[in-house]
Amino acid sequence: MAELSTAYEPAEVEVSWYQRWVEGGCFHADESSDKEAFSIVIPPPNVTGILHMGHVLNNTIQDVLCRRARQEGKEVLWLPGMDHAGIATQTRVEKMLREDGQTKHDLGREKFLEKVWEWKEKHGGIIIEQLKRLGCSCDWERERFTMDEEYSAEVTKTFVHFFEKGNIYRGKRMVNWCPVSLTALSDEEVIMKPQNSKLFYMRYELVEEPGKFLQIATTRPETLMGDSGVAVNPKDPRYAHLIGKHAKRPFPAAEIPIVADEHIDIEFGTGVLKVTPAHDKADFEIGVRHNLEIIDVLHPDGTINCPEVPELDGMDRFPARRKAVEMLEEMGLLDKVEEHENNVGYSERAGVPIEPRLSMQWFLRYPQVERATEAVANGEIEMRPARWKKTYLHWMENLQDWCISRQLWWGHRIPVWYRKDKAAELQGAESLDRGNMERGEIHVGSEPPSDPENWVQEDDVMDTWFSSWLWPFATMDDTARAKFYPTSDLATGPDIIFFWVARMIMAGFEFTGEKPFGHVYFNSIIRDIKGRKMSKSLGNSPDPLDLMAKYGADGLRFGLLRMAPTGLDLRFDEKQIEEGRNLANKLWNACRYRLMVGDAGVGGLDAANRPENLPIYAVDILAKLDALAGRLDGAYADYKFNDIAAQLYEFFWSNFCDLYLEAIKDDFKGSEERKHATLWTMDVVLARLLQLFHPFMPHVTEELWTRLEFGTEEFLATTPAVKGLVLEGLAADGIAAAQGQTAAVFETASKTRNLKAEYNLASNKNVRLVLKPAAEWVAAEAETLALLVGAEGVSIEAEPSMPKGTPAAVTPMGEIYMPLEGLIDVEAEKGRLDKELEKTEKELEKSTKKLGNDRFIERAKPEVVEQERTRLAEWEEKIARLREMRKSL
RNA sequence: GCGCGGUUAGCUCAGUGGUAGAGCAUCACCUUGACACGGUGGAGGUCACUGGUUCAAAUCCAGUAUCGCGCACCA
Repeated sequence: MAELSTAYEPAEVEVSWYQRWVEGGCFHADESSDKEAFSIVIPPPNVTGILHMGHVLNNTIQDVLCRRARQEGKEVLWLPGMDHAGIATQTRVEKMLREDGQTKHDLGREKFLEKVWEWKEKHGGIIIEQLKRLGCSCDWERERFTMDEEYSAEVTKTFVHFFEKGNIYRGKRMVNWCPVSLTALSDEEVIMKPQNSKLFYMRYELVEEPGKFLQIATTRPETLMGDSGVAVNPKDPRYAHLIGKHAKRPFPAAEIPIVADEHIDIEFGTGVLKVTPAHDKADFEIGVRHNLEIIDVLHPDGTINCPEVPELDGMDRFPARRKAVEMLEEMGLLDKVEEHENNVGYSERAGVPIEPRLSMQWFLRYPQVERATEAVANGEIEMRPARWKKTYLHWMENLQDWCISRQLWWGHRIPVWYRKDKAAELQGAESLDRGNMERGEIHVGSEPPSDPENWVQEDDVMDTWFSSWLWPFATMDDTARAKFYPTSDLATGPDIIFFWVARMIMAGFEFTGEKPFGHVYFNSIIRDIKGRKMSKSLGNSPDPLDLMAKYGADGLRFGLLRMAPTGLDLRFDEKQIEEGRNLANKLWNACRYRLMVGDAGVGGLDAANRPENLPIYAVDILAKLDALAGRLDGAYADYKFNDIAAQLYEFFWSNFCDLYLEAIKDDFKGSEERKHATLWTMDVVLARLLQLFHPFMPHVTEELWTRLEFGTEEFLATTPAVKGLVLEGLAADGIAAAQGQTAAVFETASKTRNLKAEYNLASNKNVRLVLKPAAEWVAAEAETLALLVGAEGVSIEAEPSMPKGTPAAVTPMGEIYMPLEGLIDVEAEKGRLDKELEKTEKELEKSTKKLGNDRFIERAKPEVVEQERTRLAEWEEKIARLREMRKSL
């Protein structure tokens, strides 16, 4: 018999099993298999990323699904990989260069990209190793990267495809500009944040009415050099007379027209807007409507570009704001300043306010919008929790063209070449589309032009999401696709429903004619205990590796899933993880106990050799196990991971450990037959339980599976789940009777322990008990009862004669008396019985009232009425006995 | 402004019409031959509020309050 240590130490066990699984090929997906396919593609983490709690939750869910599918005999592909993360990676490498006093321009594009690849090989993909530590059962032979050669070819092809179809065009538009990353961003990459700003009320003098002023409120005085007009609402009587006249812009001094535009909110500020078409989306549109000049007063990096105002020229936009205010004040044009909360768009990556900026960008008109909308609307693609469907549909109805170009070097370069002789003209052209290609002015193709010396390639690269939206199929070759596409499930966070999920659906239909996945499961967003989002800057994000070191990967996985509500935010508390570790330890010790009481291998997954005579406790636990398996099937079908975890926990901890294991401890002193039946039962329950726990806690279950010799040579990870009930063929009324008796014994034990506690007897103090049996069968279970409550023995007496004041209780097995020498306290016992009586009478009153209501008898379901009658009878019986006991005092 | 979600024990959360639950925390007792990462027994809830439907409401409906999220947006 192998000795097991008293406490489970996960660290070594986990790492070593992971290695054995990989070496054993447990996670390898075989496309030539006849088995039904199950596939998931990982939401590719950033190559710069490190594992955080969100990853842990998301990937544990995927691992559970994959491991469960393997147990169900499916051919499972979990395809892993990483995303090249354009902005994040380029920023990282640029920072490294800066530390050496260099910029990317010193190196040039090609050399810089070499550096990025170098960085990637050396430092990239830490997260992959971390996923392995977590136990993720990915097929690592198929790891993909969005910048791989084959993958990149797919991305380029996609661009060419859409350009030729006319979905892609280039144009000068207002886009979200990140002054730190120096690139355009898509609308989805901008996060609106409420800001405590200031609203400055300033005065512009009227040209036509010298000495009279127009008061204007603004939050951005630093852009007033770009004002090319002043706008009021045409319905605003205060300003009607000014429309068509002019105002004096303070610096650089200019006369700008006053126009009327419906967009102006009469209520806001003074009802007058300074129009800065180059630096605000709404202003741009007003400018277009009224033919106002577009004056760009910002450099791409957010510094002021206005040589005419040297005080401000070259300053950063925020100091410039303060300076501009000072200047206005000095000129006597600032009336007042108000505190004002407004929403400011921030760059998701760089964390700074974006600037609306007019620039030349590439756009995509989304394809397959109708098909992609319909597929989710009609349930062809199912989203869970279902409410995300609405969010998705709402977004699909309001699609704006996707700005797919980024002014970066790291990424898939746009496969467009301009004719050298016309390059300058073409690059500056207001719009560019397939017409230019047809006229031979540009070359758009997967391959460069055959005479490259005559062409100049477009500098921009594509948005990283423009590569990840192909992920479900671009990661697979034709054979893999034939077997594993469409993928079965997608598990991801709701925060990327637009970035990724919606776009994948559109791309899937466009390129494969099929949906990319059948179900989308949106996991919770993890917050800290105060409900704040986890972030590096707040320092409220625990390092999952630390947690795994402390509690084991299994503990982390289980603890997180047990408390992860389906689709609500999850407030993370390390206590939950501790609970996971405790569970692993409890599993370990239950198995340790099994090995202490008998040699391994008496029973296992196969329940065919079931002993003839099973003790009632065996019947009870096996019946509960059979029921559990059925309930878990249902919970898996609904993706209720927290429910699955809670049910496993409850069955194992409460039913198996607290009740069953405590009730069978004397079996090993008894007959060989009884001993064998109990060892067999323990093995059957443990084998099945380890299998059921395995998707959640793969390492400890695999270790125990081996220790208990359940698998001869095979891994638990690849052992198919058993189907069928352990108690198959056993008479239902026999099972029910055994369960009834077992429940009665446990309840009696609980009542009796309570009696002991009320008399301040230590739980390990053996007392003497007398039982007046309520049924014939109870005599046979008296010894077990004694074991459970800590008693020297339980004597069965039909008419016990007890000294007055002997502590007693009414239980399902009968009346229990606890004779205590020299400790009789009649008053105490009276008080105790009175309390019990009072409680029971309250219950009786409730039942009586219910059953006295004719409408209840008439309208309630018959079984409910019947149940209530049974209850009433039970209360009455109990009260009668309690009263009798009370009287005898 | 539009949409979605939450409000149940001190905390984190289960609970879709029929006797209010779990874990943690707390109190008391217990190192009993699996486990103190443990055991036993307690205490702790007018299920946010108001009204309605129903024999019966934490659960269904309407409204209110409050917290949060998403979209749009205020210069």
